Amino acid sequence: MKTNVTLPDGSVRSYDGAVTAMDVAKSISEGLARNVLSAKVNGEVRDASRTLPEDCTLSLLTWNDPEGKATMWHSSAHVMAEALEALYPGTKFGIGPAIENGFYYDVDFGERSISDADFAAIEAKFKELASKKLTFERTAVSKTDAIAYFTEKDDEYKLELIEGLPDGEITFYRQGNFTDLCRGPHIPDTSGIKAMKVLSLAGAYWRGDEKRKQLTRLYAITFPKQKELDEYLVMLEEAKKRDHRKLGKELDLFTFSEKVGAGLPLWLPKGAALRERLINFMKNAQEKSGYEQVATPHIAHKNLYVTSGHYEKYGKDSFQPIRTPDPTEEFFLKPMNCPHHCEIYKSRPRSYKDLPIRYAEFGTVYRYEQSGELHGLTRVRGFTQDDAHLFCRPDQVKEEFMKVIDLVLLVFKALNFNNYEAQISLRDQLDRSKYIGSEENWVKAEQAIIDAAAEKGLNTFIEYGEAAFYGPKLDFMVKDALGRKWQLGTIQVDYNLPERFELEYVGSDNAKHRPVMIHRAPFGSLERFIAVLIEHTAGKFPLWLAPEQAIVLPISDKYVEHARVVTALLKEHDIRASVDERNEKIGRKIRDAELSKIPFMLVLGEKEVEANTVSVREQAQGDMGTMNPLQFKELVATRIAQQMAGL
RNA sequence: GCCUUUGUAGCUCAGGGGUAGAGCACUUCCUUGGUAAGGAAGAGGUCCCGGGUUCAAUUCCCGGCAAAGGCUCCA
Repeated sequence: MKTNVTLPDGSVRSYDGAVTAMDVAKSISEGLARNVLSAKVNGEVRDASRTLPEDCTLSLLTWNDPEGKATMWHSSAHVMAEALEALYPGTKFGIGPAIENGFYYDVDFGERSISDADFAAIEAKFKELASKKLTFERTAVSKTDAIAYFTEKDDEYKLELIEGLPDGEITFYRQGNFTDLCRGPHIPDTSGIKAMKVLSLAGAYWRGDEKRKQLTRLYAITFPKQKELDEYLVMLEEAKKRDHRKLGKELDLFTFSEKVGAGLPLWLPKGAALRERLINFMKNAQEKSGYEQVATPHIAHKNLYVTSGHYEKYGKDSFQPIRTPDPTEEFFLKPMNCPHHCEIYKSRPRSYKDLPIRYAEFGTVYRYEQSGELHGLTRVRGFTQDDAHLFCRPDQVKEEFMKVIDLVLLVFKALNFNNYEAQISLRDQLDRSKYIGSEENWVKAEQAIIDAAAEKGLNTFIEYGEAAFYGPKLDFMVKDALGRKWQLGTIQVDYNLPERFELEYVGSDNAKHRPVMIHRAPFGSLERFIAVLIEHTAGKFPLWLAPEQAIVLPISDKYVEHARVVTALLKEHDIRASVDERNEKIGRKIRDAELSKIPFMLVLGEKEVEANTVSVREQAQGDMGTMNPLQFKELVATRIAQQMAGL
């Protein structure tokens, strides 16, 4: 018997008899073998120690592969469980999966309560266990034996999990003194886990059900090198420093008031200026690509949402009706702009020659988010979308998508989001019953999205079953400066609303046809977008967007008058500038300007007044030397032009 | 919405059954200083809101509201 293994580079290796993925790794290099955490065999991630099928494709997974990391973290969860059992006998275990950054284990400590004071002990025990080079031993067990084992252990959680599993597919993994119900896979042994940190502790309901018992969830993370853990912890600190809620306060961008209400942000002058600038940027870009601005009221008659279907779906769970003196009448705060735009479309008959029609509106919408969900600016109850609805013919979907993609990429470029990918959400491949709209249109639209993304050279991945019931979509995910993922722009095809609102156009055949509607919002919501932007830039906004671009710092009172003249000149040239007129030393003024992240500081004293120059200092960079105010204006213009080059 | 924790000056926070403090910010005065914090004095609080216990509550208890973390949800 021979085992033929196809490696990711396409090469095929043949082995005599049965081999494991680890054997293959060893045959390639000892170094590789040391680093292998698990193996992807014919697309399925498995233990590296399992025997390979006779013919297979094989990827050896290491710390550099997301699946390799997940394997190590999942194994780490088992080791943490062993540590917990050793430290706190009688602990019962729920589930302990790997997550995006590390892993957690949901446990029931019984009467005992654990706090972050106990983390050090858990970490110490964990390291002690991991250093023993424990191996993970996989055994298949019958359902009866599995139940017997956990009945003996008195762990009702594992028993409940076993209940849901088919006999014959149950496996246990054992390392050291700990045996867990687990599908696997696991790393070969624990010697590669060199650093571990318990990150936090939280309550979590068993199986996410609030009616059931609350378990203690311990979040933790492990790394193959202490240095990597240290870097990760530094990154977490940095993320805390960049928290938009903290920076929003420090930079005077926005605030909240209990009197106004939870989830209803108040924009301060600097934050409002930021919003305005983003809005103008988008309006400009949209005008160039054929959009028309429309405006609609903040409330609408109940009938509008009955027609759109939102009333039935969200009516009871959202803000309640607004009453009028007429007891039969009900109005609602608008949760969406699209129904209004549909009515604008319907305001007169449309010809195929009119399409596509693109209505844009920076519409503020209100949704009653659950109180526990509110979070800074990223989850609010009133927010403004850079919304637009495109009404087009089915054959125009692809081109419209391409144009919207251009708009989204323009935003990313202007704001330095250089790392992004796009998710194409299509129908469930098997179950198509939950989708509305004709098969023909779906096929056309799905293909249009795939083609448009490909033609634009987007880095995409397809998710089946992620489409909305009313149409497929394309979502943009950006990675910020700290490597965190955010979903920003979104483009969605909608067959539902045109149907419900009975939208029509007259075709060249003189017959009535139904248009396709596309929802799109490059920013998504301004609130959320600004939150992401604050965290991405750490409050140091691109020059074109900065609420204040320059601050003039007179060395002493004697030069304040001259500083005002210079500032007025800069303002005339559309530079946002002000004077620090405080009776403070220059060092202090510079420090405060640095902390407010104003891009340029213009120091001005006796020498500058005489020569009619300013001494320019760039935020976080330092002294740039002297120049006259007009040269400074050019510097700003050049910098902005560089940023916007090619847009 | 659910669980846990928190709520004291504009901000960050200390304190504690007997009417409240620090640092920064603010005001005034001194200082006129050349690239990340000059000095002094002063002003500033419904201790989140409502109820209860108590001779006395900002402090203890209960209920609300808000925030943080997590769970669930998200047009």
